Amino acid sequence: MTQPSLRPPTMADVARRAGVSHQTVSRVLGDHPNVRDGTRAKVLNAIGELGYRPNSSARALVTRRTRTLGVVASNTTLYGPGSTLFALEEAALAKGYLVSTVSLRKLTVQTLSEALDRLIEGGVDGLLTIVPQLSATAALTELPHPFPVVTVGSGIAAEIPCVTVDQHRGAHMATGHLLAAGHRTVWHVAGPEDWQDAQGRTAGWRATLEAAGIEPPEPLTGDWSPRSGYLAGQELVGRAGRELTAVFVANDQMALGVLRALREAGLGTPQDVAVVGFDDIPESEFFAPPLTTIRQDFTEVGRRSIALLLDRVEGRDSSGTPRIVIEPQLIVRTSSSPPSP
Amino acid sequence: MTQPSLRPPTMADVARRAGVSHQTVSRVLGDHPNVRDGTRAKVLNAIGELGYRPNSSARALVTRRTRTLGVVASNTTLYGPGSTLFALEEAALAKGYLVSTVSLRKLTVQTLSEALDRLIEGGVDGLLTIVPQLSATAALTELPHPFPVVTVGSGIAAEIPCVTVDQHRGAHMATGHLLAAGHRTVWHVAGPEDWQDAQGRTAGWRATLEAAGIEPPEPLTGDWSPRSGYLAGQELVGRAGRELTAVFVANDQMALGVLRALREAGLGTPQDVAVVGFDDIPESEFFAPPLTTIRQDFTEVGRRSIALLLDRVEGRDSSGTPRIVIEPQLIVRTSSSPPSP
DNA sequence: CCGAGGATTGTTAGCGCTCACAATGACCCT
DNA sequence: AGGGTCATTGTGAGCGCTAACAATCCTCGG
Repeated sequence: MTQPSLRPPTMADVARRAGVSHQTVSRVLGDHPNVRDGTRAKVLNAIGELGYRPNSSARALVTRRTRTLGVVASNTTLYGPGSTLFALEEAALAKGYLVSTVSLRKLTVQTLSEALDRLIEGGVDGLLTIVPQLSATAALTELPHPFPVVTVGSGIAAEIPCVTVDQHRGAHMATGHLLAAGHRTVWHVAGPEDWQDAQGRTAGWRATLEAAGIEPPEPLTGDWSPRSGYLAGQELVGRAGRELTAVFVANDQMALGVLRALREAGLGTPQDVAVVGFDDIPESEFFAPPLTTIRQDFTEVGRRSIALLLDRVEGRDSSGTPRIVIEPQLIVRTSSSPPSP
Repeated sequence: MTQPSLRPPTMADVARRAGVSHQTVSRVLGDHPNVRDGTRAKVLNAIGELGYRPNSSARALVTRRTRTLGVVASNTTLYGPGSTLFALEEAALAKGYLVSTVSLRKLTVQTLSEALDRLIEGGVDGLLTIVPQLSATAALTELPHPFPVVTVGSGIAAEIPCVTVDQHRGAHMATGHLLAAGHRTVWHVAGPEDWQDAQGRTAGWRATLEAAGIEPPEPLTGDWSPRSGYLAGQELVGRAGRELTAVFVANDQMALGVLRALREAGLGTPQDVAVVGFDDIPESEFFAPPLTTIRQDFTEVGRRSIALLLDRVEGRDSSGTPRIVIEPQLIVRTSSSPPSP
C-alpha cells in the first residue's frame, strides 16, 4: 500500500518488488508445489504490501474458466424456488464458484431464453435452472450444444440432467397419512397445471387413492397463493359438503387459505376436516392449527445439483443424463389429527 | 454454425468470414455510428452463421469493467431481504448488469468481509449489501478505498451511500393508526435489537406514543419468526392483561404468532386486541383475521439503489454520501378495526 | 569431484478484445 | 483539377494472466 497509484498493482509489480519473475508469483498464487519457502514468503510479502489482487478477467481469458455459475430462477419469492436458490448459492460458494442469478418475474420460453443468453454472454461456466413450469423448458434445448446445464426441480426436459425432490412420493406420504387416519377419501387442491411439482403432487395423490380402491374426486386448482387456496376452500365446502373430511393441499400457502375458508364455513380443523400441506414453510408451524406438511431438503438438492454441474464443467464426467431424486419427509402436526369417530 | 470447431469462433473468425477487419466487427458489436450499412449487414451475417458470441473476459480485461454487480445478502428467505434482492437483480438487469449474489446464513463482520472479498476477487464492478444487522456493517469500512458500494436497507454505516425505506415513518403510521382508533396505548413486539429496521420501527413507535403524551410500555423482542411472535404474544397477555388492546408487531410473521397467542388466550382480534404488522407479506391478507400492516416498495428501493451505485461505477457522480429514503404505506385490514366501545 | 536428475526459476507466447491512431476512400469547393 | 474534409476501414499495441518450455541450481551417488 506504499504508493497510491492509479492502476491497481499487477502481477508484474509484485514480481518486481519480490525480486522474482511474474511466473513465480503466479505459481505462489496457484499453490504450485515447486516454490522454495523463502521465495514464497517474499512473494506473499510483496502481495500484502502492495495490496495486490489477481485480475479475474485476465485469468479467465487464458484459462477459459470464469468460476461463475449462472442460475435462472422463476419466482424466488415463493418458498420452494427461494430456498433452492439459496442452497445452490451456498453449495457453489463452498466449491469456489460465484453465482450470477437472473430471476424472472414472468416465465416464458422467451424470457427464459433471454436470461440464459445473458448469463452465457456474461461468461458463466455452467447453468442451473429453477424453472418449475414445464411450458418454458423448451428454451433449454436451444442452448449451444455442449453447454453444461442442470435443471433443478423440473425434471422432464429432454436430455438434461436434473435434480429434484420426489413430489410423487411426497404426495403419497401426505395422502397415505390421511387415509391411514381413517378418512374415506382425500380431496386435493392442486398447484398450477403447468408446474412440474404440481403435476407430481397431483399424480401422487391420485395414485395413492386409486391404489386404495378409491375413485379420486375432481381436484381443484390454485396458483400457490393463499388467496387461491381460500377460494378453493370455499369451493370445496360448497361442492363436497359433509363428504369433506380431508384435504391435501399442494403447498402451505394455499393450505393457509383453505384453513381460513374452513373456519369461515364453521368447520373445525382437524375435527371436521383434516388438512395437509406441502413445503413446510417456517410459518406452517404457527398456522391455526399448526399444519401437517411435507418437508423438502433443499440443502441436499443444492449440493447434489452443484456437484452434478461441476462434474460437467470440470470435465470429470458427462456421460448419460443423470436424474437425481431426493426423498421428502412427512411432518405431522395438529391439522391432520385423526377424525373423531 | 457451419463447422463444429473445438474453439468457439472469435472476432477474427467473424472478420475473416465477413471480409473485414476485426476492428470493424468490434464496431458493429459496439454500435459505433461510422459503419456502412452494407458492411454492418455482412458482419451481422457472419456472426449469425458462425454463432459467434463475444468473449466477456477478453472485453473485461481491456475495458476494466465486468458489467457485473455483487450483492451480499443476509437472510434471503426472510421477506424483506428476499424481496430487496429480487428488486435489485431486476433493476441491475434492466441496466445491462448481471448480479452475483452471496447469501450469508450467518452474518458477522467476518463472514461479511469474506463475502465482499470473494465478490471483489470475482471481479464485480460494484457492491450492494442487504445487511440489516448493524453489528456487521463495520466490515464495509475495510474495503479497498475507492470501491463503489451502496448499502440497502441499513443506513447507519459511516460514509457509505444508502437506500432505505423510512422505518420510523412506517412505525409512526402503524402506531398513529392504532391511536387514532381510540386505543389508550400500543404495545410493541420488536425485532432483534441489532437490526437497523427493528430499531427504526421501535423508535418510531416510541416517538409516536410520546408525542401523544403516552408513556411507552416496555417492548418485547422477537427474532422475526412466527414462533417468537407467539411467545411474545403469550408474554404480552400475561403481562398486560386487560390493558392489552393494541399491539404493533415489527413484522408480519411475528404478528402471525401474536394472533395465535391471542386466540389461544381467548382474546378476539380485533374486538379485544387490535394488531398491526409490518411488511405486507402476501400471506397477511389471509391471516385470521386479515392483517393491517405497512407495505414497503421494494421495486423502488431496487431501482434507486442500482441507479446510485451505477452513478459511481460509471463515474458520473460520486460526490457526497447520499441517503435515499423511501416512504412506506399503511394497508388497513380487519385486524385493526376500531375496538368496540 | 563430476554429471545425472530433480527442484526451482525465468522466458516467451499468446488468450480475444478495445483503444489510439493511421490509412483509405468519397465528396465538395474553389 | 487539386486539396481539404468527413466518413469509413485497417493496423498495431497491449490489457494481466497462465501454459509450455528453457534455463539454472542443487543434491547426491559413484
